[in-house]
Amino acid sequence: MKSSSSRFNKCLYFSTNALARKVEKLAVESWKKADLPPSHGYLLTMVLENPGIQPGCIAHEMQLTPSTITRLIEKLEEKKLVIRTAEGKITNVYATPKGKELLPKMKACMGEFQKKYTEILGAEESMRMVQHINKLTDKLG
Amino acid sequence: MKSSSSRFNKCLYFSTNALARKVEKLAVESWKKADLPPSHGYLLTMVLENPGIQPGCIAHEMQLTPSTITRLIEKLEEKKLVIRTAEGKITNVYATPKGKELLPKMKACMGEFQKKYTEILGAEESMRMVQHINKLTDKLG
DNA sequence: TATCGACATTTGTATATACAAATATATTTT
DNA sequence: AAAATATATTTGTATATACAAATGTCGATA
Repeated sequence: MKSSSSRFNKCLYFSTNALARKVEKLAVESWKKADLPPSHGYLLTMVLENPGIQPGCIAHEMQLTPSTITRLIEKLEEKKLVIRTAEGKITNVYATPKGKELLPKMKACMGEFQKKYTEILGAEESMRMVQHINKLTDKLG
Repeated sequence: MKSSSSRFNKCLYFSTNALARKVEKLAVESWKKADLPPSHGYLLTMVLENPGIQPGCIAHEMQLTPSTITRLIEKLEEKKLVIRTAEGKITNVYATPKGKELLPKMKACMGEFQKKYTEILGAEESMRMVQHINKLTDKLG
């Protein structure tokens, strides 16, 4: 009956990937109302709360590589939600007015996502799990 | 000090993705000796143990979508490690001799991967975690 | 038997992400 | 100041993966 009942379900590789995909799916759904994929939404939120933030800093905060951040920013720039200004070797990222307008909707998406997984997993359980997962991630650091 | 200490580290989206990426990295490293990415390796192993297995069945076992399986098989076919035979609507996948030769190396990679994460996380801890993660994944199903 | 629907697979296109190399600038060393 | 090194970002290319639509086939039913 369990969906994870495959011959691989004892392997951390499959377990973690399967969980991440499910969570990603839930997040994508929750972010539909802002018409943004989750990673774009979180990045834009961060830029809104830290005007002029640099890609390297975003990379650090989001635990992604700088190249990934460049790619995400490109997409947001195409949609006119952020702009980049380059001075020397550093780049600053700012939200456009159009990007700023999106903030309430994005907050709602974040809230909805959290609400959804809290409902499914339970508040206690999901918090504990997040902490536990973070601990593992750190150990693998 | 903790790498997960970003303003997002309480969010399941970031936690699960960060963990999955770390684990993926470890797996990729472990699979270097077979010169295969982990997903290719696990698929080939599965084909070796189930000659003629169909893509749909592989998708189910690996908890991936059929289209993803098609893509993986294509790559393995390019490397002459598997072949597909189509009869009517069903497709059978078989390992080539070259693919068969790889089995011992792949077993070693799987073992190495497991050993690595067991060393880092502890045997008890990692088993418990895998089970716990599977439970969450099922709930999100 | 002609059609319609169910099933299996593939294709087009998209997101998410990384590594290594390239680029460009800033800082330190000699 | 010239050269070497360090820092920040971007680009080229690759893996991992999905959804929706297309394709092709099998079976049931009108």
